[in-house]
Amino acid sequence: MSFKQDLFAQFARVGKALSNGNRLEMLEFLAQGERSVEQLSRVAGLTVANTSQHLQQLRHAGLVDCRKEGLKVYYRVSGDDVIVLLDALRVVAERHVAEVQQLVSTYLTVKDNLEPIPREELLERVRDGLVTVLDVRPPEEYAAGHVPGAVNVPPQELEHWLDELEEQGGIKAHEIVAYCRGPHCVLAFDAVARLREKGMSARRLEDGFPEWKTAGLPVETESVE
Amino acid sequence: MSFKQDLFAQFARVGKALSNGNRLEMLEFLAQGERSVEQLSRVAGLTVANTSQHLQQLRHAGLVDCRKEGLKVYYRVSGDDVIVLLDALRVVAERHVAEVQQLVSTYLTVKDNLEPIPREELLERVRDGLVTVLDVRPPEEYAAGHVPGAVNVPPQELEHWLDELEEQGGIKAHEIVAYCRGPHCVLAFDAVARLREKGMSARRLEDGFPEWKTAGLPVETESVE
DNA sequence: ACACTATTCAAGTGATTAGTAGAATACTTG
DNA sequence: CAAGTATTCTACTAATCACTTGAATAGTGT
Repeated sequence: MSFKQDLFAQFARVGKALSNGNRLEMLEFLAQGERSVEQLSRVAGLTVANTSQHLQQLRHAGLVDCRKEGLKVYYRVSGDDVIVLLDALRVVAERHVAEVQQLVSTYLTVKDNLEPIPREELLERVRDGLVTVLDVRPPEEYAAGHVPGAVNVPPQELEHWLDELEEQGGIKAHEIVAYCRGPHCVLAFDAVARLREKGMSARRLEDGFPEWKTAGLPVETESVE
Repeated sequence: MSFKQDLFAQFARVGKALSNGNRLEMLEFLAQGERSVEQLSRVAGLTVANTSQHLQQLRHAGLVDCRKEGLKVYYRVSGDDVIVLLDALRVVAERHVAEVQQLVSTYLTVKDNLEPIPREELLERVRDGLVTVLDVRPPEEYAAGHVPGAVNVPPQELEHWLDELEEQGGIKAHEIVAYCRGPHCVLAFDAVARLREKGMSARRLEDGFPEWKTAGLPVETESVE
């Protein structure tokens, strides 16, 4: 029964694409929107040539598509089912791989206090003007799409933003919700930890922006440059 | 940021476990219930030692658990999230990998005529006694759990079963629904094709038994030996 | 304690993979 | 058309993987 073997070999091709940490990192980055090869190489910390080769493997596995515009080639995930797959992978890894659990818990010493806020709940509160939403991703990602009303404060600008806030008398009574790329992007954790140090009421949004977008919730775009 | 790298490396470990056709075949088999190493090696067509090593990789990735009983070691998937992951993998592979599409369509020349019947619809018709349900998996899998009221007719016994049926006057007016291991197990396809050749009204159940079970639908068990 | 069975472990081989470096391609701009 | 840029292609190396073989472990029945 060679049919069966062939079939599993095709599935394995997709699995193989998921078998490398750098590729997974790229995929999570691509889950947020399309990126050029050069952007991806910078995020993953790889040479451009190497990045290109990884991207071609992802393309071969059908996980990403690309589009050429002028000099640049923009890659993007080929469908929402890829995000579903990434989430399923994450769920299994979290639930079963002991090391992940340990890593997460050692990084987040006060994990329980950092309970994330559900997406729908945040949306309501934003509508009612009860929270300040913080997008801690880099400006270009923010520009490509963000939670409506969110303020873009990348990590390196957080201290500056806090100073400004304090000058203006502070908003300590106000709740702050931070989010970043996804459930395992540490930026939002860091920001929440810092805000709490300052005595502010801060929480993290469950998951991150790609999941927000996939859930069909409203997205605000702002063209940069 | 070594944390990020470590994290993706952990995810990649799960991806790596999914990067081999033989392991995927084993996982799909395990999705139906627990199996001994020897059973698995037979299904995958591998040596016992090789099978054992693959199983250890799956265990390391947290995809399967095992339980020792007497001489034998029984493996099983470590949770329903693994089945969700396998389905997500299948969806992506189907939607994007051109070769899979082609394989499926060349194997099923009359694909459109073989539209599967949804699970809930089958359940209703079974209750009303309108259909005969055929479980074309091997007896041991049938014994471990099957759709209520299903008749176990492994492929090699299909002809015999058809002969008997004809002797008894046939049930040509009756509809027959066949199912097997999953959406890509060919057994049910083969059976349906054969039944149709005989002029019978036959359809395939959507997906297979593991998905039926995961959907929370009733399961009938029968102890063998 | 003995043979017997199911599984795992350990060492070795050939194939595949991730990464590097430099050339080749394709498109834009002057 | 020439110079410049973003990406891909083509070797090449070191590491990893799938698989085989034979030995080791653990449990069963005599």
